[in-house]
Amino acid sequence: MDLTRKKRTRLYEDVVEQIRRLIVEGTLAPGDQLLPERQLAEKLGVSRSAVREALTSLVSLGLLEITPGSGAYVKEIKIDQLIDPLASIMLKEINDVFDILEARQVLETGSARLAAQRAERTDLYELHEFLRDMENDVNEGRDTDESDSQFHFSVVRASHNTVLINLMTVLMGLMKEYYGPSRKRLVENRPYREMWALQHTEIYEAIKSGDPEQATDAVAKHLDTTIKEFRRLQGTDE
Amino acid sequence: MDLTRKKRTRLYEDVVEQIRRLIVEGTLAPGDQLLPERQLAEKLGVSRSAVREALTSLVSLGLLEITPGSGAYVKEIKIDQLIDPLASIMLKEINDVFDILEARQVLETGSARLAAQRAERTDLYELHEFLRDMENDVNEGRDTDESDSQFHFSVVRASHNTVLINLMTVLMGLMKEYYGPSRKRLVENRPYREMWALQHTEIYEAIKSGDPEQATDAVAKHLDTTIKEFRRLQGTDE
DNA sequence: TGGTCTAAACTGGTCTGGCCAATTTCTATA
DNA sequence: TATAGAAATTGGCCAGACCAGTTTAGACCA
Repeated sequence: MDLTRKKRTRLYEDVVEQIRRLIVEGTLAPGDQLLPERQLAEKLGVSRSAVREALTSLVSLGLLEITPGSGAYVKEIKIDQLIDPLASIMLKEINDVFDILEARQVLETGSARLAAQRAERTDLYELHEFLRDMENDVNEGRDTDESDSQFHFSVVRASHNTVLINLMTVLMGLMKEYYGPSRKRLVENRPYREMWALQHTEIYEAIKSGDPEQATDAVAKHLDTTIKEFRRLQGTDE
Repeated sequence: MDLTRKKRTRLYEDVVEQIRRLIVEGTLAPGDQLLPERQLAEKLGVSRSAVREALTSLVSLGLLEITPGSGAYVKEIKIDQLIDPLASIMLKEINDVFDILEARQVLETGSARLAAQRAERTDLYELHEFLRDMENDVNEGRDTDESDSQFHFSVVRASHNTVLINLMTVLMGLMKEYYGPSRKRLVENRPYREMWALQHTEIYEAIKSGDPEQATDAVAKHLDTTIKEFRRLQGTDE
């Protein structure tokens, strides 16, 4: 009848907590090396297996990075580490693949509008780089997957809004997880790849000319055709 | 000089990935029990310690829950659990409080546009409820914090896009974390609360009438005034 | 027959000790 | 002095064992 302690605390959790505190409090800075597992075990008075489980947990939490033969190092936390769990949560709720594309449309049109107002020389340069990358990919028959994502990401980055950038990171992770396969078939369709490259150019020009409305429309149009093409591909399945 | 494989894959990571896929793909539903560690080890042809590290990792990722003496169970996870870590990561990168509001503007205007096209009777009813809640709060001098958030959330829900809804959840968590204090002063300002209630009505009417453009504009205007008022309040600080 | 209590089986938690492979450090040699 | 090779260190993985709870099944009683 002891309601105070709901579940027995596991040993490795204590270890996790101790190390976590050191990191959060700054005693252990990113890049610092932890004591070797064997020494940690001795120092904390637990077995190496307990220490190992703790370290495994901390790696999963994104706080550590372990190099075999070398040691465990404190890691700099980035948003990417949260995307996997985030994706697995959202994926279960998503009924329709197009929800992701639609969300992208919302996010990217808004970002493009801001980008048109704020893009700096370096942003435009980056956009142009990825634009050229994609054209090259198309011309040489390569996969445009990477250059396409990069371009879209650049648009959002050009908005200079860190929150939007992070949300876009989430969406990108979601996309990879969700429709990697169907995407393949889409990008293999040559006419569409060419149309895409063209539409990317339109987006780029709109942002460069600083016209928010035009930029918004260009992105909306681009994703509209993407969604339509996805629908068509899906239609041929059934 | 082998650039293809940056780091050797650890055994337990494979196990993590296998189990994760089963969960994400739905083969393992929340509440399901996994095989005992010893059986898993045998089945996968690895040692029990490898399995244990994999399970430890999955627990840290929030996908499993383990009860000593009983077994490992697939956990039902909600997005809320990830908001805290997500917020702590994003907060470090956010330079400007207004990035959050701006992101909300992007997300909510897009959602409102969709809501105008898709809102069903139940959605409109819900919106109307929260509208009335807020009016009551204003009239009786109560805090409008809750009813305000609820209304905005309802707009996004009426878009019937689960991805947008989840992103909005993230933003809401971020808001709470970031500007709880300044927000208080804002909602204490009576004239603004009244204007807000009025603008909410406009949003509601626009969605009800099924006019996407009008809905978009109404939300944009509403958040514009919010942002301006925030700026004004911040200006008085310094 | 139906319910209860107990003992065995099972399950996760932890430990010990060992071997391997990669990395780092040290050392002897050119 | 520079470098190649040996030795020590470190994490990855394994086998087997014991403990402390939980679950299960069977014996026993009403």
